Amino acid sequence: MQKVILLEDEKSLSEMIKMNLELDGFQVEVFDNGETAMKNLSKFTSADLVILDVMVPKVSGLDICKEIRKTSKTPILILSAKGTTIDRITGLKIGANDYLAKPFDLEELLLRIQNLLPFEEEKDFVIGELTINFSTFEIHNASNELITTISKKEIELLKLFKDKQGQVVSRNEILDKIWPDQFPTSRTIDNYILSFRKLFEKDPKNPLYFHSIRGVGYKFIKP
Amino acid sequence: MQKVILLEDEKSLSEMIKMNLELDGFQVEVFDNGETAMKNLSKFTSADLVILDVMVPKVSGLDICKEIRKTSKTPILILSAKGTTIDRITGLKIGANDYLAKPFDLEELLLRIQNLLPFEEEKDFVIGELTINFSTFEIHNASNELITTISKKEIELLKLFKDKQGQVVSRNEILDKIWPDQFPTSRTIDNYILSFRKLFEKDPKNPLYFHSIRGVGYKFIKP
DNA sequence: TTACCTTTATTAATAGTTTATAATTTTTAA
DNA sequence: TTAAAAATTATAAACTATTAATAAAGGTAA
Repeated sequence: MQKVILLEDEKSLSEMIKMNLELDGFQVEVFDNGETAMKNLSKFTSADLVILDVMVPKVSGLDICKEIRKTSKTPILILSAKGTTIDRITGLKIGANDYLAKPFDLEELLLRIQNLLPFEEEKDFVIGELTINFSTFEIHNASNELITTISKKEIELLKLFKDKQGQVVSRNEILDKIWPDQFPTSRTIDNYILSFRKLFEKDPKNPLYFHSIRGVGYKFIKP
Repeated sequence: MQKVILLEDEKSLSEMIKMNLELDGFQVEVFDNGETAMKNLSKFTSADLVILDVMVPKVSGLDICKEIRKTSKTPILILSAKGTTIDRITGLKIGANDYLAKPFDLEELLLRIQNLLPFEEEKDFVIGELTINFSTFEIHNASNELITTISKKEIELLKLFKDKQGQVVSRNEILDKIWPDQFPTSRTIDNYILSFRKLFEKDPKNPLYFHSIRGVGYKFIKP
């Protein structure tokens, strides 16, 4: 599920946005001031989309935007009552991907959000001889025989690796995305990798698909 | 080079945009009416970015937009004098990625264009025959074969040398930047240089890339 | 219960650092 | 000017610390 983080202090507005995004199948988390936002920066940097109101208490949305951009490319949409050109440009300059002036039309917001989100395809995921079906939780071989089923957490992790194919995914990013509210040890990740390698790798000691990048995380590739 | 196609009938405006984009390193082609645009649709669908004015002679920019979207996901920015919400939504609904109302600030247009363009990845670092990919931790040769992988600290050091290309980097600076919290001996640096020379230099005894500046530090150059 | 998830404990791997010695360059002093 | 001494860098081997792989045990919710 794609995750949206919203920074907005007007409760009526934030709740309306949250509700509508949830109806569209997003997971939404709201922060209502810049200070707690700053404290939870990792949630912002690992989100699939960030929506920032400029005028929020304590720390400005623009400052949050700058902070996010130091480490993350996640799409950022800025909301503001200040709809003048100067502000739009400020927002875009510090790394926002879009800017919408208040008051705005909800439909326009939702459309702009759709544009900012990375494409989500729900095709089956093929690793070597095996095909993972994300909706049935089943794994089949080339002859379409059922090999095994797979658990929820395994699916989530495999989806993450699918989305980030060819890229290194840090352990922190994995923990943030797969366990947003829990904080299991890094060994937990190892164990999932272990089972993936047992399942997908011909020679688990010399993995072709699931590579570990020491000190950073893992990288999934199709060789 | 990235290619931008512009549909705009006001010559003064199209020339200004063209000039500015060319200054930013884009290749720009302008069409001034919807009919010739429709005839050259493949140029639009294969561009890196399309900018469409809604009100152009013969065929509307919105119709062109719809046509492009039938076969291509190329980013589309719509320009229009009709800046009302209804029109914005129409534009976004038929598949445009962004909408800018006329009159607009040139700087804002250029920033929005930057946002729409597919991310230009952090460029690889090429040393002689070898290419270092900082995000995958891999080193490939000219035929794109994987030669070796590289560690976190090695990446950091190579990045430093890349940033300071042609300049002498003192041992103190290296220690400060790469080991902000630790204080290893200066011999540690030598060892990294040693491995870099083994990897990148044809004749490690007579280095072309990694030069030591006695009493100061090292200098990386591309000869 | 059973399947799933997480922790714990142990072992293995390797990245990173130090140490020791050799080679080179610079400085000193006769 | 030149030989010896001092300083710095090159190199490889040895060592240490960190991280990952693995399996088994423990916990938890359906």
